[in-house]
This record gives sequence, C-alpha cells and structure tokens, in this order.
Amino acid sequence: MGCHSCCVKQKLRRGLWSPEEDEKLFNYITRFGVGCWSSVPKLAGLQRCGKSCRLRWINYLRPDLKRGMFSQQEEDHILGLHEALGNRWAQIAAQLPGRTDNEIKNFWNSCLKKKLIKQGIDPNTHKPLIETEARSEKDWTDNPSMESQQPKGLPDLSKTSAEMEQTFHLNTTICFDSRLTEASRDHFMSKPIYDPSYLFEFQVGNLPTQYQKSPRPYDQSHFDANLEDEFDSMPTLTSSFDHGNMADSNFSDYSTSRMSSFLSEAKESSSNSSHVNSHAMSNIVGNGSTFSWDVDNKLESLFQGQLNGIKSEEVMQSPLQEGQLHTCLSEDFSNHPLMSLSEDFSGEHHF
DNA sequence: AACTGCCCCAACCGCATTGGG
DNA sequence: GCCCAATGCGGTTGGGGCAGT
Repeated sequence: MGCHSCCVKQKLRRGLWSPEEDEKLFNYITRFGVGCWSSVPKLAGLQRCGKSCRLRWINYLRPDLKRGMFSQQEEDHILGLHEALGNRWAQIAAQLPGRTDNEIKNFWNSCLKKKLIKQGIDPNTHKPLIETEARSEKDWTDNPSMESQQPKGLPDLSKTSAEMEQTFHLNTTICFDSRLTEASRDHFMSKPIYDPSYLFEFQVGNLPTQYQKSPRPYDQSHFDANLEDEFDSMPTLTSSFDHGNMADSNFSDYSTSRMSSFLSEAKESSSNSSHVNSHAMSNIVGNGSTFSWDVDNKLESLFQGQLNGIKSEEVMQSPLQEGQLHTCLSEDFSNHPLMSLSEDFSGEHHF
C-alpha cells in the first residue's frame, strides 16, 4: 500500500509543499530529530502522511544537502558506482555525501544516460553499444525465450560481495584510467565500497555512536576544520559552499531563488499576520526553534533557535559530545535552503 | 503574444524489507 | 512462524519552466 490511499483516506494534502509546510517540518525535525515518521505530521501540525514528510526532509530540507549541479568528480563517481552497483540509487547516494538517491536518479535519467548513449556506451552495461547489441542478438538466437539474462541496470546478483567488490575495483580502474584525474582516482580507490562509514546519514539525535565521529569521506579537510569550529564560528551565509570538491561546479540558484520567494511570501504574510503566524508556530514547535519573520532578528533567531533547540534537546536524548554536535550541526547549514535566506537580507550578518 | 514540445525534477506509487508484538 | 505497521527503495508521473517556432 502506497502513500496515496492513506492520504486519500485521511484527506491529507498531496502535491508540492508550501513554504509554510516546509517551515513546520524543518522546525519540528531540527528540534526533535528524526524519530517515528508516522507521528511527525501530527506533531508538526501538518496535513501530510509520514511518508511524504520523510521524503520531503530527505530530499529537500535536510541541512547537509549539497545543492546545485554535480561536479565532474561526482559525475565520474556516479558512473563508476553505477557500473558496479546498477540502479541501486540509495547505495550510490550513500557514497556521495549531500546527494540524495532521488537527485542522483534524476541526474542519471536526465543527463548521464544520454551522455553515455551519445558516447556509444550502453548505460545499462557500460559497454560499447555495438557489443551489447551483438550480445543480445546472440542471446536471442541461442535462447529466444530469454530476453535478457540480467535485469536492466543491475549487475550480476549471483556474485558474492567479494566478487562484486573485485568487479567494482576492476571496473572503476578502467573507468578511472579513461576518465578521471589521478587525485580523484586515488581518493576513490582508497575507499572500500562497503565501508559502513559511507552510510552516514544526517539524523539529528539518532546517529549510531560508532558513526558519530566518523569523518565524512567526501571532504575530509572540510570535516576536520568543522570539528575544530566553535558554534560562534558558524560559516557565514554568504561564503557558504563547501569548496573542497565543488570548486569547479556551477551552482544552480534554484534553492536560493526558491527561498527568496519563500522569504518574500513570508514578508508579505508577516506584514499581514506575522504575529499570528509566529505565535501559532511557537505553539507547535515550542519557543526555541520558531521561525520568526520579525525583520530585526529573524535570521538570528532562526539560527540560534534551531541550534539551541537541537543542542539542548539532543544532548538530553543522546550522549552526543560537544564535538560531535559540532560535527552534525556545523556542517553545511550554510547551503541549506532555509539558510540561504541571508541573500535576501540587507547584507549584514551577525554571527 | 501564443502555441508547442521538450526537459527537469519533486513527489507519488507500489513493492520489498524490517521490526515489534 | 505469522501478522501488521512502519520504513526504505526504485520506477514512474505530471507540472512548471524554457526554448523554439
């Protein structure tokens, strides 16, 4: 049973999320963390099903999301991983911090697939198209009842993990030899594909203890730097992006523009009913983490509220150390959609 | 300006898996 | 072992934006 029937049954909202809904969900999760999704909508005051909330958080609201276009390194990384793993988007996404399975899947379907075809490479097998066609013709003549030995987009599942890993290394070596720089190859090859630390996922307050200190594999230096940061040195909102691996990429201003409209809508509504809205919101999520669109202190209270909210709540909920909190919180808040609002402000940031 | 077709991507759908009772 | 609810995952869809005519 999918989401649809439960949404219909409970007359829940579907379709695109409004800024207000985002606000509620973001405030709720940053304050209370990710727990039972089915109870989130009720507690956060949303007319959505838990599944929808989960998806929205994972694909859009999560503060550790990297936004904008994929870098060449990421693209090569995805190609190598897809060759080894097939359409296992979640596993691929686990190796690309800040990227979601949905995002990678969309990127693959809309861009990489076409690119490969253009290059004469079969996107399913990663082999030259002529070879694939010849093989499928041979399969057809040998055994007409079998359309394909292997599901499309999937590697041979009969292989053991060790065999798959070996295949992966062989494949990626070939892939890197032809496509990657030495640096990225070294970086990639040094990471075993089944390294569980890759599966790190941002879940406020729910980090398994063994991963709480695990460095993010993608950008060690950035991570280390953040470990040493204090809260009062949160990244400034204007010089925000993770430059480590994304230096060459062009960032889409999608989220910024989206949040700009978010802000302007909020400004509009605040001129009419800001007190009502923010008051209502604080009733929902408590005092610490409200979105207040009070022109004087909105961003400051947003930041402090959220951070304080997480800090106090999560310290109580889980044995996170101060440094570990920094690990979770100082990372990439700067490029979060709700953080990029700063661009709409007067240009003065007080952090 | 109006229309059309294409592309991208957020969100949905439905199946699989997991976990608790 | 069975049942059921919750969650995870991959495939698919549909709406909005944009370029071309």
